[in-house]
Amino acid sequence: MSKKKLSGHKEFIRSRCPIACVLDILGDKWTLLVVRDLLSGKKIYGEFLASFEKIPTNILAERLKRLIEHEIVVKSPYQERPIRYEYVLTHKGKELGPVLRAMVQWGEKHIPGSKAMLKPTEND
Amino acid sequence: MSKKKLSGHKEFIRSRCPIACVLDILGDKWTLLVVRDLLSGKKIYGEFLASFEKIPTNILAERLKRLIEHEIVVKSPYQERPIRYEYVLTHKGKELGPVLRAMVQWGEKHIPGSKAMLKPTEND
DNA sequence: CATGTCACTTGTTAATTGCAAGTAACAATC
DNA sequence: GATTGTTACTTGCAATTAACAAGTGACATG
Repeated sequence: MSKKKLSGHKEFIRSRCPIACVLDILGDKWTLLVVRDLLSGKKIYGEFLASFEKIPTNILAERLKRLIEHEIVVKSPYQERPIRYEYVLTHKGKELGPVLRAMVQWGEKHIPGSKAMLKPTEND
Repeated sequence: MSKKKLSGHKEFIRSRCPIACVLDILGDKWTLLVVRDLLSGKKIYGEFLASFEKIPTNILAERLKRLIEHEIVVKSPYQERPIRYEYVLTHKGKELGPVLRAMVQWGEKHIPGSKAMLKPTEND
């Protein structure tokens, strides 16, 4: 019964450069990790929390909300009593695959201790 | 004559996932915009400051320092008296091109008002 | 020698993050 | 049916980070 802010957390646009626009949505340490998990098939709140990097729960909730606002993710109930929701990528969200894959390639090549876990290819 | 912290601002590693590793270096709203400018041929402090998004000067200085620490950028003097430095991408840095290009593609396709400015291809 | 420019640094305030704890809705166990 | 547990969050608060303004040092120009 209290909705502090229901939207419009970012109405100011830095520029029309697609990179700036993308960073306004995805440019932080956690959001793309959630997208990674979604791409790898994780669907449920607890699954995201359980990932190795241990995302704080409030940040997970906020990021999911943002991804939903931007139509990268949809939330839908997969059971009633007790009501439980699942999160899945939209088409738009799935198309972030190439961005993630480019990052994985760069990381594997240039960051010493890094080893991939993302499945090879999982397109639409 | 005071070096508050000379390095080691992030010795804790979240995970070995390349995406997490990349986000630990580049995961914020500004760093990849600096890389974008470097890829587009900008070299000098003032040029980065002058970009449309108007990065704050202290953040630019810190991000350049970080990119240098991670060997994505090198700083070298291009003139003496008055001494002036230029920043250029290393090979490692240039290889971020595909990541940026994937972002541009996604942004242009999925974010309404976004229009690209990054040059088509500029490989090594 | 006064003013200006470039490349930063410092200080102060505002916003965001991270951690811990709490809550609502049930389910299962005692 | 009271207690404990699970899931999916929300809330509070300290700590980190970002944003804006102003300052600094090394010169160059007039």
